[in-house]
Amino acid sequence: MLKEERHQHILDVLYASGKVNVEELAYDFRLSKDTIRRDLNELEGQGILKRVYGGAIPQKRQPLALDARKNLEKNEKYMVAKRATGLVRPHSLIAVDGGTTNTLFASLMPVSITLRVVTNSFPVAEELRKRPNIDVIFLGGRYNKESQTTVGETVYQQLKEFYFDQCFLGAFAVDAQNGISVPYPYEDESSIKRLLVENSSEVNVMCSCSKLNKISNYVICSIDAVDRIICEHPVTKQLQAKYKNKICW
Amino acid sequence: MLKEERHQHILDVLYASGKVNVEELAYDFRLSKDTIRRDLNELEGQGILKRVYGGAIPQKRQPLALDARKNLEKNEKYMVAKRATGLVRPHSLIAVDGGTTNTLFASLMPVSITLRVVTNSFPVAEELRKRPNIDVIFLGGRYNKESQTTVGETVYQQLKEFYFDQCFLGAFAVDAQNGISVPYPYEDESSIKRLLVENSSEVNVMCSCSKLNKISNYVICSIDAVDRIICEHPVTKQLQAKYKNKICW
DNA sequence: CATTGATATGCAAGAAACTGCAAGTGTGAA
DNA sequence: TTCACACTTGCAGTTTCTTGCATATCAATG
Repeated sequence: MLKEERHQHILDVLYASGKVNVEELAYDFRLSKDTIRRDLNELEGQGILKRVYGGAIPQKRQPLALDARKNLEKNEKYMVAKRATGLVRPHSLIAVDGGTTNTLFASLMPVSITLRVVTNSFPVAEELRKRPNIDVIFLGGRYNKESQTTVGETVYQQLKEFYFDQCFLGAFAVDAQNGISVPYPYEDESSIKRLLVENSSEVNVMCSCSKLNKISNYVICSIDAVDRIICEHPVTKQLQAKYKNKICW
Repeated sequence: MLKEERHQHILDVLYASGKVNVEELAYDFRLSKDTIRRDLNELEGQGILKRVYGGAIPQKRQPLALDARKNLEKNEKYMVAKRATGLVRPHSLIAVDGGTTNTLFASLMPVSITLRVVTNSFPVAEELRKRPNIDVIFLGGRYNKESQTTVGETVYQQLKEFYFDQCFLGAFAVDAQNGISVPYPYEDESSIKRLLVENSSEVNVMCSCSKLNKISNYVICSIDAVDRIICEHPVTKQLQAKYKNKICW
């Protein structure tokens, strides 16, 4: 294993969990703690992380992502986002829209992955800026300061020019009969989501279980149009059947 | 087997697995490790990959030079940006491009002012998010992580649809004869700046005095096309005359 | 056909990088 | 304060790299 591979893996762990620990890394790699310490010091020298007694933490605070991580593994959004990153196929063109889960999703993306990502979310773009091998294409339009996304006709026009290998949608409400829907103040996002679903070869919806069996005002698409519904934990057989076996975790 | 075939195969392995290893390649090709090393060094020379101890990894694009520039001439930039905000006419449609001075300009904008701002700069958008009466229109395109702006054809197309009351440009080099110009790695920004100048009723260039009488690689426009050159302090009458009385402070 | 020069490859010796160990120092929690 | 653990530093063993040189291959040329 190359030293650089190790460094990347260390960064993956760091981004995923918000910290790394010398002892654990040494065990993972079956190397001496000295070597791990040297690695961490080197990465610190590059300004990528901050060394602390016993391990290291990310260099810059990632406020939003950090808040969600605070409750560690039991945070639904964290779990969903983390699982979703595992479904991303390297070298593909993917679309990511706005929302806190999506921002988390971006922040948990492995450092080493090569991808092209199209997004209209400022926080997503900001997170992906740190990934050297991810090309980001940002969709322009009116800046919706509330959702920190761009919206409107311009976004729509630009989006039409893509066909995605995968798209990852944040969800507000998912229902077996009525499909995916979003609530009132998000009509702008709804048309974007609709187009994303249409223009993607594979549609993934990130959705903590609490959002299942919910209906909102603006319907995006039916469950048939969706390939995967990513939840944070296993669901009952009945529920799974109701959602046509599309729920995964 | 030709050397080029081997190189191609090395690159295939590199992209497929994210790394290559001298030992393994030597075994695959039944060649000495020296030859593989020479191959890798050659490919590195072409900028295709990055050589590391024991093998090679994909060439990672270099991020974040912007942060380094931020602290250069901090006070001068502050003065220039501050003065520029005083020239903004409320209720107008203005364009702001990328750069550290422009970010400062955005952050110094009065909270109460009513405006519509078009920009391709992420930091500018982020600053203006805090101004409730400023509508921001963000130009989409490829995310240039270096300059933290969007660039490319898409930006250009969107920009064509506007005509601005004012535009505020960051400057790298301003010269009486040769006009405004930007240095090498900013060719992407240059075409955007050029269009901004064309499509604005009033062109303001923010420019600390140290950038006067400088010439860079990509010329944007002549001094005639500019309405104001905003500097941090008064200049001599000769200099003022040379720049057609366009310098203000 | 023999010669020549450019390119590619392998080998060997010394240099440099990586890693683990040990001894001494520093840190933080009880 | 004490104590266990983390850290730093220096060193040695191993692996990889660089460099110079010898050999092989091949195409062009006389």
